Amino acid sequence: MVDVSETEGRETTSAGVATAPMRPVGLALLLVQRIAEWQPISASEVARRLALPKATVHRLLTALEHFGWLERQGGMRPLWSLTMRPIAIGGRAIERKSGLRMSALSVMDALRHATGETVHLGLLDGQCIILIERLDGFNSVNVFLPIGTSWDLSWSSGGKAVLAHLPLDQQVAYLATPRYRRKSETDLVPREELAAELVSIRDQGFAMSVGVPPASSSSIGCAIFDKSGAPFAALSITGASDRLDRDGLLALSPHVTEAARRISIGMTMSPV
Amino acid sequence: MVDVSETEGRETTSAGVATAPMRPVGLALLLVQRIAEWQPISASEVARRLALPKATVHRLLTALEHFGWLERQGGMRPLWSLTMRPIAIGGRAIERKSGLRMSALSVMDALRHATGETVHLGLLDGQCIILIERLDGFNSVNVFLPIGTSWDLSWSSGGKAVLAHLPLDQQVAYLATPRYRRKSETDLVPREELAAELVSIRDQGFAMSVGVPPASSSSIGCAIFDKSGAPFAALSITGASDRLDRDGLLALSPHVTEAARRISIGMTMSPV
DNA sequence: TAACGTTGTCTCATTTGACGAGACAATAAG
DNA sequence: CTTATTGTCTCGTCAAATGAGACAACGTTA
Repeated sequence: MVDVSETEGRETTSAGVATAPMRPVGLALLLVQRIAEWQPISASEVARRLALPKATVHRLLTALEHFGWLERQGGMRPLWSLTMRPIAIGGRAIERKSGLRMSALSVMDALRHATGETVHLGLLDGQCIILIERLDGFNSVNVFLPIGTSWDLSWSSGGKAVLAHLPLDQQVAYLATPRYRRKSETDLVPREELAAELVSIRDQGFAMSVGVPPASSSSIGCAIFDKSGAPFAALSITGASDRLDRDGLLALSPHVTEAARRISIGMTMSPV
Repeated sequence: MVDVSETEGRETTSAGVATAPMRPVGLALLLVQRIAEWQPISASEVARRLALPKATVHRLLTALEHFGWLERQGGMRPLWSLTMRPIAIGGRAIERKSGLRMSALSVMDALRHATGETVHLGLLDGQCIILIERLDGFNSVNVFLPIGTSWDLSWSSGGKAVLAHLPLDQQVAYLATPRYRRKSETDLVPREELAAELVSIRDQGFAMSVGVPPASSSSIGCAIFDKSGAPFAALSITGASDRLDRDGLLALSPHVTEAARRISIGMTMSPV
């Protein structure tokens, strides 16, 4: 009996698989998740990394193939990878999840034309923010964040803006959980420093990040609020940091603030 | 015993759930898929639509909630919807699925600057093409296709370009399967007409669509080939049809053709 | 107010099917 | 050739999914 308790350093807690009920379902979902990161990968390798019996993994893989979520490439030593199904589901889900994307698009496009820079829209998800829409600016950029990218809250201006407007107990909870280091770069800011920054962000209504790797970009972001007044999304403007220094970002602050306010109002008026 | 054979008019075949092996897994995945479309929805309503026992659905829903794929909003009469997990998985999957997106981005951006219009990158998936990347043009548009959008092959210029370069047996298979009408618009083109168009597309190397609803837009697209010479993706340029008539599209054809060729070459050189 | 329909949740006896060790042939590596 | 590793399959054991039904809480209608 394997208990995949998942103490690995993931960004999203993976809610104990392999606990009593519906174990095969949990294992199948875990496989989908991991193969999304490991693909293409062989069956034995999956079994080894998850410390599961070969037979169990093989049975699950063929089942997932049969259901159209996984596919194998290569003949006798097949490598497994995801099909497009999760992507299609994710896209459709965003659409129906909240009126947010649709109601935000016009405002985002106006913001894009007013500033010429790339506009990002992210959704709060636990202690991360997930990019759900992106309108590209007019300058060539060497890095385009893909839709679905997930960032720790303190790692983007928009995330910090949301965090700063969260209820205090949630801020405390966030600061209490140990943060993971960033992919390849400088360490995280000390707790006290971040806490102080959150206070000022809350006061001025927007957050900034300058010279963030990779391909040092800078951004300024604001929180978006639902009808109950809780922050649940973020709007931000991003550009290369050699073009957008601190003063450049500050000059954009009225635009972002106003745009985020309009989206929040739109959310308040819409029927949900 | 319920056999959800799914003869409903879906665009993606849903590969018989509820056949012998791993039934709970299949049901769980089916639930995820349907709730992505129906959210927010009550448990009883799900049971009714799928013709499944209330108890079974309830058990699966709570399990999926426990695994972090579903969440309920509302207290005593909860409504169910997806979490962000499928979206995050989809985003990560695109990244690792093939070098396509990464190697295409620079070419796409160049194409965007050369033409000023929106550039789309789609991936072949069965008889559909799924949008995996989009670089926005410089004009304001009233409709932005969300990443993950799935189109029938004959419904976009890029899709037609891919279809035209597919092996003949697959083209025949495509033409043989009954097509579903489009969401709200004009009926599909007759088989013969489409077959004739495919021949000319194959000759000239690109496909066009003019005045496609919604918000009549026009596009021109080319197929992208993998190292074995099989078409597996599409590159297209899209704009409002009042700005891009047939002549305007034709003027863009050298750009798209060249860009698609470069991406194909890049795919050939990359290690996969 | 009262009767009714619907909801989410839970229990339980039945029996289906997941489990995982092991065997096997085929391939890749040394 | 030898050796390790791969994907695939079988099978006895037993854990757990199943689905009908009961139940209370809630919303609706008379």
